[in-house]
Amino acid sequence: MYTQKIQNLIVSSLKKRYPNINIQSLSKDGLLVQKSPDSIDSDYGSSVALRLTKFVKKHPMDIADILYKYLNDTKPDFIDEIKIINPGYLNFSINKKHISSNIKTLALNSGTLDNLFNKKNRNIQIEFVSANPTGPLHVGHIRGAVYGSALSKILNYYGFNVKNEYYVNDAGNQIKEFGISILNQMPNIKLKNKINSNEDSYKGAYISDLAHSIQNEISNLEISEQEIIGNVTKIGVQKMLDIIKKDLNNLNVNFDNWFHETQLFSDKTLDQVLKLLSDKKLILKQDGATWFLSKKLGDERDNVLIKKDLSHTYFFSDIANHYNKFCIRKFDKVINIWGADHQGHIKRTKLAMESLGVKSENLEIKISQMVTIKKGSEKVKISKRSGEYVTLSEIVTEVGSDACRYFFLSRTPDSQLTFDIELAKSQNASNPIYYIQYAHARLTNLIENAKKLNIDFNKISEIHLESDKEISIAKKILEFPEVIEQIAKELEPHHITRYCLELASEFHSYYQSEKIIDEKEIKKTVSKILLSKAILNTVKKCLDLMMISSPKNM
RNA sequence: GCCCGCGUAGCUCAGUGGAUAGAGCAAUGGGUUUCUAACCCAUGUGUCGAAGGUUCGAAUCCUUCCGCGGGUGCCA
Repeated sequence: MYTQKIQNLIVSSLKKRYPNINIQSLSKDGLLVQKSPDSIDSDYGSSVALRLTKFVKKHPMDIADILYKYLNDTKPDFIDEIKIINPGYLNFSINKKHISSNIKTLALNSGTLDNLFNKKNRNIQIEFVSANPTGPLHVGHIRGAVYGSALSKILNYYGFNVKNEYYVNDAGNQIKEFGISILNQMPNIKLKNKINSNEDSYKGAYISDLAHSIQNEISNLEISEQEIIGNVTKIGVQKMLDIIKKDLNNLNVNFDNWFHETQLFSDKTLDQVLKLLSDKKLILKQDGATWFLSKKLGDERDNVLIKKDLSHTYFFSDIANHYNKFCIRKFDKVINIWGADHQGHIKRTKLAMESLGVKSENLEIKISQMVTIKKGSEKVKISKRSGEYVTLSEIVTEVGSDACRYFFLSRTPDSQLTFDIELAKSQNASNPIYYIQYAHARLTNLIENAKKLNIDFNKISEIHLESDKEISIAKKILEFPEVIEQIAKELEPHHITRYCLELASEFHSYYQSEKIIDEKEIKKTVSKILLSKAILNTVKKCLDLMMISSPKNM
């Protein structure tokens, strides 16, 4: 919470002394304050004087000296001391009483953490997972599922109005192939023209399971072959989606809406989009196909929307899907989380949306990189069609939702990761999540034990944090809003895993080094319990945001 | 070939202009008649893939190169 406050101080003194200097030109994101490294004897530092040397032809120490006078004159009470350090840093120490009083509020007013951020009055949709309903989710989908659900939760906490969506590709070739694959495993259904199952057909045990369970729901008589194929496919997709939903549920992932691609056909969104693009002279019929002229807009090549056989490409549906999000359902912002195999689609999708009048910055497409699977030293290939792959539910059952979520959440989505199944199974006791949960359980117990002292916390006027460890934990707790803010801005929730681990670590160390409940030292005990409560509330909030359970006993 | 991402400790990874580059795991040694030992304390390791450049300052930005993965379909 202090970073922003100090930032404001610096900005206002800059405006007074150097009114002509643009803050943005001093730092990319405009931020001029950062936490001091551990080795430095202060809490926050600013390199603003060093940065100013570009514009003010003076020694940075002299500039720091000038700014110091401005800052010191208006020094608010949360700052104890401002120091100038070589080669020109301005360093700030935070007042301990101010920290203590914040901790007290956090400990006693349970709503404090729930009301840290203002409502933003902005509707955001996050679309993630969106795997084709032609097979169960595999281990790679865990990443997108965890990333999307945690990000959604955090953005919502930050004050946005967020909706989660799963886009169901229930049209097109893959679905057709899926339906036929099921039909081919239904010996009771005899079709006049035997359908040739080709290399692209789906295999795997789940196909025959589906065939078996659908068999009874299909009547072979009275209806045409086309209808049989249609019905089997439809039921197959529905059953597959039920399985997918259940699997995601076990990972604590839920969606507000399941949007079906077929809706874009039935409500004529596709036609509408085609007309709009056509009006902009971005459509061309050539070689029997209908093209979107994306090259005109800066793409490497044009792209087909309607194929020679009159079927639609995925890209066409995708434009319509996004048109629906922005122009029909009126979301202010849409965040898509796509697998790395879709990164080639980003540019053309954005170009298409821009040509339909959507501002580029309102469509955020985040890529979650590949997960490669290892079983010990053996590499595992993922192939949905061959049916040879490790499923999401297999991993979640083996490793547990909590450990799974923490593991996948703790990496940035930008970098590929290797998931060793053997290691995940064997290592789950050393997964840092248990360390954090243990801190939560210890804290809960501690607070429970403290009730025996019958302290009336309403009568406490102020608390006194004394030891270095106490102050350090308190500062850590007060960093929480900044962590959330960073995640909301960068859309990268992995920062919370580290933060929470660090907080838990400081607590474990504190717990070991000092006795917290001491009946002979009630005054000190009160402060320590309040600090513990503040830690507990913060750890609990982190776990909730990660959608990981908070056990009271371990 | 071109486009996107990645390359940081033995392993898995944070850090993306700022101060002496950090965690977890693994390793070694110690710790509780005391609020939960799934804990704590101590000990080490780095050509930040390579080279050049920009800068007061580079793991971070730029250029080139090397390595790994993905994309480059009238597939999804």
